[in-house]
Amino acid sequence: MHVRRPATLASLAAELGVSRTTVSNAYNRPDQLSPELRRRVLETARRLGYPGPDPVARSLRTRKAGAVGLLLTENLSYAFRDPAALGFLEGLALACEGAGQGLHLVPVNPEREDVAAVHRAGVDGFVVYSVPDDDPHLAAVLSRPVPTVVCDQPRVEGVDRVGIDDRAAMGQLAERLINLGHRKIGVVCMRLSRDRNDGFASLERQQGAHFHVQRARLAGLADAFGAVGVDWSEVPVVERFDHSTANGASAAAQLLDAEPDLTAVICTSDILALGALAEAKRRGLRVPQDLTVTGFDGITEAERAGLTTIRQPVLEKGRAAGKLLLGAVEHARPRQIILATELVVGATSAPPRTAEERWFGP
Amino acid sequence: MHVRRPATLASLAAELGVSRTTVSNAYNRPDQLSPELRRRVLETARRLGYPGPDPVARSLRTRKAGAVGLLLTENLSYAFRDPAALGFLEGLALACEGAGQGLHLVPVNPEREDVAAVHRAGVDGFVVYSVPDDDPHLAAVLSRPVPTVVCDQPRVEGVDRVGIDDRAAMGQLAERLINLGHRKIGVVCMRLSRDRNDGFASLERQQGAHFHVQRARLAGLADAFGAVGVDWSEVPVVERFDHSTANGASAAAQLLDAEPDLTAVICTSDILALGALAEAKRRGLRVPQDLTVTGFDGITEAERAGLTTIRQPVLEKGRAAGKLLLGAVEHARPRQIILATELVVGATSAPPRTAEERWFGP
DNA sequence: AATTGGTTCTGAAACGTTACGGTCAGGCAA
DNA sequence: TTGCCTGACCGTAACGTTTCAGAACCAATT
Repeated sequence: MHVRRPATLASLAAELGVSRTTVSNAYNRPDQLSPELRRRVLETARRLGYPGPDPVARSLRTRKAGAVGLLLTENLSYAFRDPAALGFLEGLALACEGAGQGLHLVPVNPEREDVAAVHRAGVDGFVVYSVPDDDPHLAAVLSRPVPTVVCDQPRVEGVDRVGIDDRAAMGQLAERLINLGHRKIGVVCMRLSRDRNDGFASLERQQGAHFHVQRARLAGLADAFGAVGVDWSEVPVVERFDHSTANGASAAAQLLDAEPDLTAVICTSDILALGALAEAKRRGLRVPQDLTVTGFDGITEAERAGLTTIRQPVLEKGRAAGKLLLGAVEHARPRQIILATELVVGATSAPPRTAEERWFGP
Repeated sequence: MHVRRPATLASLAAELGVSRTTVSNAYNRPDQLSPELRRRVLETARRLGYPGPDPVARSLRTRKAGAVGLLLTENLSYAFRDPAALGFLEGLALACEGAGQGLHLVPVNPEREDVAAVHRAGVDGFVVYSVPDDDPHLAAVLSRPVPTVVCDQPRVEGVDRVGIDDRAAMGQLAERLINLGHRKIGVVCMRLSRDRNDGFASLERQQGAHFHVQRARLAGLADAFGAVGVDWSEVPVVERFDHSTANGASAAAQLLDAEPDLTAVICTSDILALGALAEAKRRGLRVPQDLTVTGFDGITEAERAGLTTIRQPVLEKGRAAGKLLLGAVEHARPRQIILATELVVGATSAPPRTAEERWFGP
């Protein structure tokens, strides 16, 4: 028994005594050949076990892969657990689905700096979501001659971008707390750079942060509190590498241990804030009477908890990125879409207690 | 100014006066040429703006796409919201990442029966997750000459498979309720087939269900309750097309409206069960004193709610599917991996109240 | 001087498809 | 008859890469 080589367009054509073009047309342009011949072609295909035109060969010829690459860099458990990332993913997937494009998740080994996967991905474009500015994968993506959209990233010369105004949004939240009377605040933020630092983040580290979003949110706080005379360099900022409520709790604990007289803990994400709430509860601190806690993102769980936060349209962000990439948006290039955010005042913020109240109760 | 055609391996080779092979080697087999020449190649590449070997052409030649296709059929918002699907996705993504393979989400428009996307996907294999037996996309996948793994699907001749024993697991849960004394039960299940039916599901519809998992779970219940003399055809089963807590609540409501003397509502998923719990609360029914509610899956939210349920290793399922596809599992083909489940007895199940208790209180 | 072995590089042949510009026969109107 | 159109099909040339068997060269060994 001989090893049957898999059938190809050419072998089918040979078998039928027609040209390759005709067989190709049978699949791609039914109007270009007689129904009778087409029927014969398809039947012979079935008989020979020809599975239809090879997608890769077609892609090579047509210069279209039919898929969008998504670069996440982050640990995947992060992407699939973090509600904000998930919302983005869903929005992007919806946009792709609507355009009949696949979504190709680029495998990134967070340990090794192996950029090969980026070069190996047969895609028509890339979406890069929230990777550090100095990520070599980002550089690899930019080196490829396909359109790219970055999201929750700083501007890159000549590259389309989707995002929110993190700095202004956080500034708005800060202003709210300032108007309530808060001056002694502590901050919990997500990882600032690729190297792990679970603990206080120096001013230098904050400003040199490689994660644009975190840097911008901290800057927004510095803007607002600086404007009312709070020396930002005195404001304790605790950083956590892994994004989880448990880490939010431990960071809040670290903050409160170091400075027990804080009146507010501002977190750069809702997940962290939910952890901070848990920690406050554990310590018997009433929220908001004894401690104000705020978040960022506006995820469902936060809403349920009544968290004061900034709501951002995560799904819309994903969808916008997809539309931008797939050309559904007409505009001069490079294009930029900055989506609106909204301050959600929940039940976790209130004026700080006066010193008197502190000692003698409300 | 002439339109510069993008540089290729060949044009680079010509520019340098070397063979294409050498340029190829510069990228893929650095040890096959002198460091000096390699340096020159890479530098010239930079100068000419050559972005490195084209992934599609490489795939054509090597017959490797470096990606795994994932067929979900379902509305994507489902996949990204349902915790069980998400766990599967994460496990699969982890397996792919570990093997340096991309994960290609095949775009499926649930409205149209457009199978083209399956044929257009340049992938080395497919994972098919929980699609109806008669889904044309599944047929399209099977027609392609690449390895395939189905998950939460019925056996397909000659195709690898990953899953759990839904029938036995549900039977185990049912037995538990039976031992507690429950005989008057109602069931809430997910969509049984591709056509929408929000309401009671006839016996015929149950048995003809195109979603294997749902069919198996109902069969498990029928097994166990039939064995103790409960006439399954009398057991009300309410079906909901969209998988959400809201639908779980409305289905439970429909059930309780029709048969107020039910002592237990068995749901085929935790999401539905959480909805049923909410509905019970809304009606002032105490759980478990007045009503037993059970779920299936063992998602985090269920655990938090103390739900009695079946825990299944969703992440492991995804990982197993990936490993099977990527050849990390040695075994005769077709292979099958049936993962273990665990009955989790929570606080939502208890013996039914006797008729006396019903009238006079506990 | 001949042999061996290694490194470095090359030429040609795939990989399987689609785009493009045809040809060719037949029908139809002037 | 001529000219023109249309439907049906075809031949060739890419698309950009990797693979494989070897050639050319040089140094070291016999």
